[in-house]
Amino acid sequence: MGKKILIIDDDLHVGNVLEEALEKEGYVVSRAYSGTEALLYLSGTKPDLVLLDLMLPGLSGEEVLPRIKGIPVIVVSAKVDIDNKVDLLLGGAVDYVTKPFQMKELLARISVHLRESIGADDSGILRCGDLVLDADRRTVILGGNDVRLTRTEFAILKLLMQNPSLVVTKSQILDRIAQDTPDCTESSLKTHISHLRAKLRAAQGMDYIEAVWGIGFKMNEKKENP
Amino acid sequence: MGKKILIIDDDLHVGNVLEEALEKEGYVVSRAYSGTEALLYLSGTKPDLVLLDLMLPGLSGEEVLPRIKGIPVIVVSAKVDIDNKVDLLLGGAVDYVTKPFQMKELLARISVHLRESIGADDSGILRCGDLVLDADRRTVILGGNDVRLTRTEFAILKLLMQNPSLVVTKSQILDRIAQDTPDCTESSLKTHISHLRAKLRAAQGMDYIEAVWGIGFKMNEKKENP
DNA sequence: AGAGGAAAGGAGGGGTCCGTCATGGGGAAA
DNA sequence: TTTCCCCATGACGGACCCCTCCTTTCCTCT
Repeated sequence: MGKKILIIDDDLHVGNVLEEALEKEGYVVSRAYSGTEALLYLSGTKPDLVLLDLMLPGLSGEEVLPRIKGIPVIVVSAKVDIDNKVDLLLGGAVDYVTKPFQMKELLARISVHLRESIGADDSGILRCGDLVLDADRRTVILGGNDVRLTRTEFAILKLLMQNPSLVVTKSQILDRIAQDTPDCTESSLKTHISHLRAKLRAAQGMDYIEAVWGIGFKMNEKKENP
Repeated sequence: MGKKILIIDDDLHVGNVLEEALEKEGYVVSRAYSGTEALLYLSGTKPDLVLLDLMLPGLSGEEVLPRIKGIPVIVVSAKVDIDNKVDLLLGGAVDYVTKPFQMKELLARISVHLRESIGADDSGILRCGDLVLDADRRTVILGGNDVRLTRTEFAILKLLMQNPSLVVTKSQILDRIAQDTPDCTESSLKTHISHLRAKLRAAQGMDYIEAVWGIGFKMNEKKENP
């Protein structure tokens, strides 16, 4: 599924043009027309990227910006006198584009920052208790024994371990492993999780993967017992 | 000093009732009796919040609304057929109340939006006494023990904790959690609140959620006892 | 004080989601 | 071609969650 992008702009015309162009590129677009509405939306949903206009009713873009955490924000502004560019970047923006802008350029910047937010560190070793995953060697070791995983199982486990003790939604998992296995549906995901758990359980009794009802899954690093 | 509120309403009676109630709450109230007068006033003074009637002589409320920038506007209208609610919110209103309205509810909404315009920083972690909610990890910890909540319960608690010691109306809660549980009604909300309270009480004796008669609920952070 | 309305809490039904197994298809290696 | 591995699908039992209904308790206003 496409990446989710939130457009925060009170200008209907500009917003519509953006939305149309982005959806044409396969993105899933949401809209917010004021700073408060945006914060309300973000409190419930995490898009993959935010396009933020500075001229907003209510909370201004500058005020909204520092409250957006963990999501790349591209500022889209008509203000020509951007000598506060530094302030924007310090405030959390990853990039900025001035109106009027070339749609191609904006799309390019979007794809750059989306890739960043996904990949970031695509190498290295991930740990979670006794569980060690080596992304480069594509191996998983659990308490001395190494565990043999299929490609899909490995991708799922890696995604979970990249966000330790953080909930990963089912759609996020499906998005991520879509590169390897495009046809994976929500129901078949259950099977993969089941296999993955079985293999980890065979190497050690503990259950690392925890289900969050109606949301998704998360890694559980702490041992539970009296 | 009290926050400044501008009432834009040509109806003397309604305006007087509003003014009296607001001043009783400690707000500083100004009045405007037409759209043009309001814009004139706003060009010189910036109140913290605006109450706007839609039925105005001269410039209508809908016309005035988009010209008010940077100040939260609550629309107070007698129009029952608000299918243009969306238009209002798009036009810059942060909220709306239909006449006849409960003064309590209006006051609650006013305090919410005033608070919003000041700020309440939004990191993923919310605290209220010993109660800690992590929106990212989707966990709730109360005095060391972590509390296991359902999706709906979590959404409700999160919304309440985002507005600490402020009243959240039932309809606000329903609007907010509609994404997760669309069928939730006002009566079933009571059950969720009940379950939520039971779980919090099991982890610690204190009751964090307080009912506000006829309006909604609020978080209570101070311990009450002799 | 009494009536009406609102909130609290418990019980139960029904629907949704999860975990697991069995089955079949498809691709790669032997 | 045969074999093996991997993945998707469907079914099913069980767990979980949400809503409705009901009764009791509490608040507010007359």
